[in-house]
Amino acid sequence: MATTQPDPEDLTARARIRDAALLQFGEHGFERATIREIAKAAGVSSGLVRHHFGSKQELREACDEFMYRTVRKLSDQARAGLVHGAFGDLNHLAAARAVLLPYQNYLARALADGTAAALFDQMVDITEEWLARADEKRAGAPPAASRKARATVLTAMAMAVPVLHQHVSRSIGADMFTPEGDREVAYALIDLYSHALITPDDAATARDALDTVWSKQPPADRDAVIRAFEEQNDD
Amino acid sequence: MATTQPDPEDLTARARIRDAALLQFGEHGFERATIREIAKAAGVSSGLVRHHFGSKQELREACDEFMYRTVRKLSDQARAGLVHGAFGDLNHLAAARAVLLPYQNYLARALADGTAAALFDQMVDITEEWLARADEKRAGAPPAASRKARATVLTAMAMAVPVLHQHVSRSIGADMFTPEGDREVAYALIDLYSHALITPDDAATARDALDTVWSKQPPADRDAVIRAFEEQNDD
DNA sequence: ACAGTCACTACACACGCGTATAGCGTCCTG
DNA sequence: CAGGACGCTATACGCGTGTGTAGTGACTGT
Repeated sequence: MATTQPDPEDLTARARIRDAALLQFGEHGFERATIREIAKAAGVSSGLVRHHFGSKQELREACDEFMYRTVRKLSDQARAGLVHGAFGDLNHLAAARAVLLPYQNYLARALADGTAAALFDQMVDITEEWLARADEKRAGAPPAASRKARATVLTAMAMAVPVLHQHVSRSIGADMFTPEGDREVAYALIDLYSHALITPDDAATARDALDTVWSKQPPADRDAVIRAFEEQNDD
Repeated sequence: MATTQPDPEDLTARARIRDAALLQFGEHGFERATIREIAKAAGVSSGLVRHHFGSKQELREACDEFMYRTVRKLSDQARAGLVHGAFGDLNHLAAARAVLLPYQNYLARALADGTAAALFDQMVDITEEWLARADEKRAGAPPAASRKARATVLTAMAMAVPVLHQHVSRSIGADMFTPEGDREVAYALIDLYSHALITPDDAATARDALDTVWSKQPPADRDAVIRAFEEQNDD
């Protein structure tokens, strides 16, 4: 059986610890994961973890930075081989996904609890570049929000599927890390990205409505809020 | 100064504990939040928390169920007052947002770590109904993915902004829970939802490319994967 | 040959945590 | 007026955890 990853035996102890931490943090979360268990998984003593990383928090930061470097390397690779197909090179995308797959859980948790800021910002930058090219071909009215804001929200949306992968898998009835589930999710994503969900008219209406809500606080909201609260105090 | 929420003094001790737990879990996460701190915030002894909820885990489950009931009530309200404007009633949406605002952090964390499954599934159901109506007006080729799958992915996307709110706020340079940040995010969302990001042709190309990837594992991927790994083992 | 550094281990400490238990006052019920 | 159920507190226990420290062997430069 061929290993797609370098033999863990070939890595330095420090790298093995980081790798084990990535996996343990990803599986159990930062708090529940223990230094002793990470050490055991890496085949070292718990003291060595402290020796190399100082503290659990610093170990986490090392993990974050490793992921940041990994994603950066991946995106540089993709950028270098760009101007290929319709939207980036699908081979690079597939490669990136394959590389990140074992760390998916860590990535999801890190993003969700607010660490890995540099990593997110980096993804926003990538998205913003992509959006700049998309805007050139864009027809109709100019965007109502800044490119940065749109890139940010779009990045968050793109991360939603990995971050909420447990729910996504359960809801579609297939593990999204198997080919079947993956296909279903990818097709759904392509469909959603290639169709506008609301019409430009609806969009204008929504913007107007929001402007009204923001300018004067409509009393209807308050009533609904209070009613909702009163009704739910039934325990 | 008017309180938008019912006076905490009016709630039963049990409700106050649950409320405090929701806030503490939301702010610090389930593991870091302590029963003692929750009890202090609720103005009771830590023993009472155990008396009412049995264990920390059961307290969490009670919180999840409370959020589930809250969202359900909110969606029932919205459903009852539906058939109004372009897409649901914006007043109800605003009210729901106002009600959920204090629990945003809890919701985000619960979703991210895979609990609150019932809550997510409920949201998928709501999205699926919405999608069914949208599909009626849909032009062009029929969807390539099941409605359930599209609703699932769309729900995940919709939750992305609240779940990753820390990153979103930082990236747009304004707290998304203040009017300024909220407006920027909402406008970005409306813009993204009202414009197709890729053309139907691109979509077809992407599907073909994915089918190729899935049918025969192209060696280019493996190479890229291994190259990426080799290059990043530099620490 | 020798001192020093470094990767690494074993062991112990202190502390915060969830949990358990005993007890107190109050209110309802027969 | 007993008596039990209930809401609630105070206090203690035990365990797992991150962290600290002392020590060992191997390799290195002088």
